[in-house]
Amino acid sequence: MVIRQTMSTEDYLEAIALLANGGKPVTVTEISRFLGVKKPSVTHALRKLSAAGLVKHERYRDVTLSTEGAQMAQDVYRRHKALRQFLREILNVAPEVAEEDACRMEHFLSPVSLERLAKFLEFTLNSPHGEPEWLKGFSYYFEHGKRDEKLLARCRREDSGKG
Amino acid sequence: MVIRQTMSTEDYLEAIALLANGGKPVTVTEISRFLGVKKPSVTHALRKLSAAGLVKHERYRDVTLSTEGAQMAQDVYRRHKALRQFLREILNVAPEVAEEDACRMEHFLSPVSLERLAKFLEFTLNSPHGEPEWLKGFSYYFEHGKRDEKLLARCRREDSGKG
DNA sequence: ATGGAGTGTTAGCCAAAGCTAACTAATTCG
DNA sequence: CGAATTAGTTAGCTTTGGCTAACACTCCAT
Repeated sequence: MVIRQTMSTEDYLEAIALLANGGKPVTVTEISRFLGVKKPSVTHALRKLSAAGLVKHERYRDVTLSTEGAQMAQDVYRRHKALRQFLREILNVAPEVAEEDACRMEHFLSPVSLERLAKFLEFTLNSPHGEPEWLKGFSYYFEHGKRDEKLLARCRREDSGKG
Repeated sequence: MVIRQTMSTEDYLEAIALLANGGKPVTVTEISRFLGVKKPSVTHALRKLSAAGLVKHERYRDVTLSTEGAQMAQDVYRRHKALRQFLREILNVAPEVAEEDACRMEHFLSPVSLERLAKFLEFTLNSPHGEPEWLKGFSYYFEHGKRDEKLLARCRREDSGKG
């Protein structure tokens, strides 16, 4: 798949939001370090974001998000978190890989799908009796390449009980 | 989120593969129509793909995929299908939305995550007793905003039976 | 208060992927 | 067969987002 070497507006907003959460004022240098991009690229991006009203930035000064900018950043980050959590906690993908995939996919999840994914995670991970059986079943299936006989047996008992 | 107005190499490969499956020879015009891009853009892209050895194309002639090109196209399409199926059949997202989201995300799913997602779908959708209970439970949860009392009650019985 | 280190900006370049306009090749049909 | 239509290409421009080199501003430490 594709290695992205170009940042989008959303990446800048997300980065600024994350850095701002660190408490310290957000600087061009830090954004540059965070995104792995040179400082002129950041300045360039900030001009656009500023023109779009997403960011407040006076020359040589710190950067802050506008209300809309913060909103957008939060939306991106929500998608990021949902995707990462799905990859890690449902699919059991390694944390670093989950993070990378989430970073790249976060820009492309529609609001509808996000809503459903979030609900799905909520439903699954806040299950009232701890990790659901089926999720354990999936771990088994993934590791052994077949379904867990014990669980299957139990299902069969339930099926016959119902019929 | 982002509206992509620029196609990647992978989009062209996938399009060519899909059109080739239609049986008819693949032309610049068709690729152009399929991707919603002007013909010079296709010619341009084909030059690159051809240089990269992913596509066979002589001037004014039809287009075919090379072995590696076909391989890459298949990889993209596999990601596409897995994502679409997850969105549709697990999250119950509307088909058109699922298709669009899959189209945009397909380029960014790592091999590891794809493998796990595919297994997850296999595990869930080939369940030996039809649609799993938990998936029905999630539908209920999504529509009603709370868990299905009947299922919860049954779980409680099982819990006490185990303890 | 000022000079230098470090931070930020500007100017100007490159590459990718689009586009339109204008051209050339291929094909079809009278 | 040859002209007209369709298909494909080329040239050249635009935008976007990088980059480097060089310049400008800040601010701390002397």
